[in-house]
Amino acid sequence: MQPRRTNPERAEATRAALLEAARALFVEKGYAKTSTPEIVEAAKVTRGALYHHFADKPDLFRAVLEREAQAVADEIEAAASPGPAPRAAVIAGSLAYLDAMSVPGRTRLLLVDGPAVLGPSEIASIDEAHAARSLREGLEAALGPKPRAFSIPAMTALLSAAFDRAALAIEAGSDPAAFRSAMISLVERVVPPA
Amino acid sequence: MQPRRTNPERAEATRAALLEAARALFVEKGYAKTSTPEIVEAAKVTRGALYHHFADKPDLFRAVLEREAQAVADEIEAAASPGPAPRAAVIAGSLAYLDAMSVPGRTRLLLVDGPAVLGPSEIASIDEAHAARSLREGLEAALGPKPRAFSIPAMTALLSAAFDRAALAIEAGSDPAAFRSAMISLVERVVPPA
DNA sequence: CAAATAACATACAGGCTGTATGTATGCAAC
DNA sequence: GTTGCATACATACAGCCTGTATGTTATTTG
Repeated sequence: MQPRRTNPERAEATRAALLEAARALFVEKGYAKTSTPEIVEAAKVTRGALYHHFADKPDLFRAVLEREAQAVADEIEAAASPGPAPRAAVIAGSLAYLDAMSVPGRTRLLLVDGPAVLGPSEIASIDEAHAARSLREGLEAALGPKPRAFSIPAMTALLSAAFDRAALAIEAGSDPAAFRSAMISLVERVVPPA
Repeated sequence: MQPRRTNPERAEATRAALLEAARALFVEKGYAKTSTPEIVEAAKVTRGALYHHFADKPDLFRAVLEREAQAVADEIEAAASPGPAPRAAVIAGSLAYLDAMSVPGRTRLLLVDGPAVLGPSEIASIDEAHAARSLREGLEAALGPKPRAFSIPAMTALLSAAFDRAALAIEAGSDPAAFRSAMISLVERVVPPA
C-alpha cells in the first residue's frame, strides 16, 4: 500500500476495476438498467474516472465485450487445435464453444445486450474476429475445396447462430444434453464423415 | 371530421396512432434512442394518452412486437399450408419466413431490440406462439414418430436461430441467394427426402 | 525545480421516465 | 333530461441519468 504509484499502474488499476464492476452489473441487471453512478460506486472510483478512460457508456460496454469475446475464443482455440482430423476438430470446438458460453453472464453480454447496444454488424465483426473465425476455418479444412451446395461463409453464419441459440437455451434451463446432441447432429450433417 | 365520436372509436384511433408512430421510430432509431415525447409528437397525442393505454415504454414496445410477430406468422401460414407433402411445406415455409422478415424493420424489432428489451425468454415465448410453432409442427409432420438422433424441440430452436441469422444477414446486405440456399441446404439435411 | 501533463474529482445543464393530479367528454341510470 | 360516474385523455412535477465543462492533485519531463 505505498502511496507512491506510477501513472500507468494507477490507470490500469482503475480501468480494471471499472471493467470488472461494469461486467458484474451489466450481467446482473442488463445494460439499460445499469447506471454509471452504480458502476463507479461498485468500482470505488468517480464518474470522472469513467469518462476519462471511456468515451461514453457504450464504449465501456464495448470494452467489456471485447474482453469476453477474447476469452471465449481462447477457450475454443485451446480445445480445437487444428490437427490432422479437421472434422473432429470442428466437433471439439463446437463443444468447447458451448462450454465457454456457459460461464455466467456471457450469453447476456454477447448475445442479448451486445447486438442491441452496439448493433448486429459490430457484434458480427467482433464475432468474426474471434469465435466465428475458428468455425469458418474449421469448416474450410473439413470440407476441402470441392464444390458444395452452399457457401462456407453463409453456412458458418447459420451454424454460429445455432450455437448461440443453444447456449441461450442451456442458460435458460433447457436440457444441456439435448441441445448439445442436436447441435452436434447439425454439424455432422454439414460436415459428412471423411 | 365530426367532433362526435364514440369512446371505443377514439381509444382505438389513438392506440393505433401510437403503435404506428412507435413502430416507425423504433425501427428508425432503435428502442433505446427513441423517447416517448418523440413518439407522442409523431402520433399527435400527448404523453398522457400513451401512459393511459400502455403501462410503460416496454409495454408499448411489446404491443408493437406482438403485432409484428402475428403478421410474420400469418405470412408463413399462408405459404406453408400443411398439405400432403410435409417436407415441401417446411421448405416453402422456410422461404416464406425469409420473405416475411425482409419487410423493413422487422429484423431490428424482433431479433435485435426485442431480446434486449423484453428478455430472450419472453421473445422465445412470443416466437413459439407464432413462427417457431409452424416450424416445429412442420418438422414433426415431416420426420414422423420414429426415433431420431435429436429432439425435435431442440432442433426447432436451432433451425429457428439459423433462420433469424439469415434474415439479419440479408438485411445487412449479404447476398440473399447465398443465404437462402444455405438455409435450404441446412433444412434438407435435417429433413431427408421422403 | 518548474512546467507540463496525466489522472482523476466536482459541478452543472439538458433530457427522459413515470406518476400524480386535473379536466372534458361519453355514457348509463333514473 | 339531468345527475353521477367512468373513460380518455392533458398537464405538471419529482427524480434520475448522461455527457460535458471545469477544477484539483499527483506524476513525469526538461
